[in-house]
Amino acid sequence: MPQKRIDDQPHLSPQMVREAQGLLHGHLKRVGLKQTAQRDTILHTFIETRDHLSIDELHRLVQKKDARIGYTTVYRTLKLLAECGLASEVAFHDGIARYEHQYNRRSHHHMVCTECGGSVEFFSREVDELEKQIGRKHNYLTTRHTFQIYGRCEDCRK
Amino acid sequence: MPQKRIDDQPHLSPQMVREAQGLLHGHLKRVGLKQTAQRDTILHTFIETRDHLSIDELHRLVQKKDARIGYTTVYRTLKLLAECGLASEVAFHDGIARYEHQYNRRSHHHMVCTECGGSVEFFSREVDELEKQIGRKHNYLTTRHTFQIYGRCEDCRK
DNA sequence: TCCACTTTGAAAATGAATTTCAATTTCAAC
DNA sequence: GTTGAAATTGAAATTCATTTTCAAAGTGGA
Repeated sequence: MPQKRIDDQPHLSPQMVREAQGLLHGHLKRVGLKQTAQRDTILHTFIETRDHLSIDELHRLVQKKDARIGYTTVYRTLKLLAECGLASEVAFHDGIARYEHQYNRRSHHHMVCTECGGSVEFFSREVDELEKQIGRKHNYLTTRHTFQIYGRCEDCRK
Repeated sequence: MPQKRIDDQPHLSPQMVREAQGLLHGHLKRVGLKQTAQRDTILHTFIETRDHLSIDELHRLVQKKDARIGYTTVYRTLKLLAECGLASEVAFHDGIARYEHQYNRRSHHHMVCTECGGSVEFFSREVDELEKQIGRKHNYLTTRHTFQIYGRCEDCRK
């Protein structure tokens, strides 16, 4: 089920799309991989979307543009996008891995409705600072954190 | 791999164990289920342990006490323990569900080493308050949250 | 003791994630 | 532009933790 989302950045301009594509192409070159039409199609489909997409959902969207692109390629390309920082996995804890694009996005967290699966994004500097602070305290070199709130949204409580 | 852990409560006294067992038995009665030796063995094994156990790990420990207890029963009993608040799932994001016991425990969070799988617990009142605050703001009735920090521990960086 | 209902656990099923492999495509070198 | 080594593709197979099935055994109230 596609996820609702409140976002600080409603629109991606054409040059931002181009820039993202440049980032992917640079990454491919760097690690000795090749540009392909499939990878470009998947990237475009992905960054055009503001939702938290599962592999399967992204695959469906991609197929509208090119029906011959398979699930496996979407799966592998999503890993590539994560590698070059264009995507990141969000664990909504419903047994399905979801990805969101990360290009030019503020650090944010999610509150998820356990009934309808909808989600709200929120921003909290405190949480970001807590990561560093706790890391220092226990001598960890921290790389990332996850913070999710679960509950029931207004509509589902009616 | 069993997880290292820093804890605010190093020891569970015999009467606390009995109390936990009473909690389980009460829950069973309430929902019309039966007491069994297997369930008691699993509960005891679980609360004696201070680690974040996967089903498989707990199953191994349980088998030392009674080799005839199967994986399925451990799996189902763990769900029961979660239902009556004695256990809760912690998602360390490594593809395996882990459980920790929740009886008489302070609210806490985890920092996980992505290399050795070890973890450190920490306490943060701010995070707990943030849950309520964000919930109010977006009209969610919040029930819980997850907060995990990922990084590399001191030993693994050497 | 009886008996309806629950539990048990081995095995099968599920389902998302990942890998395999033969056919196809890319791209750097010529 | 041609070539060919290396990468890519995608359908199918595999993996693996989790969950369900089902027949046999156990539980506990009457």
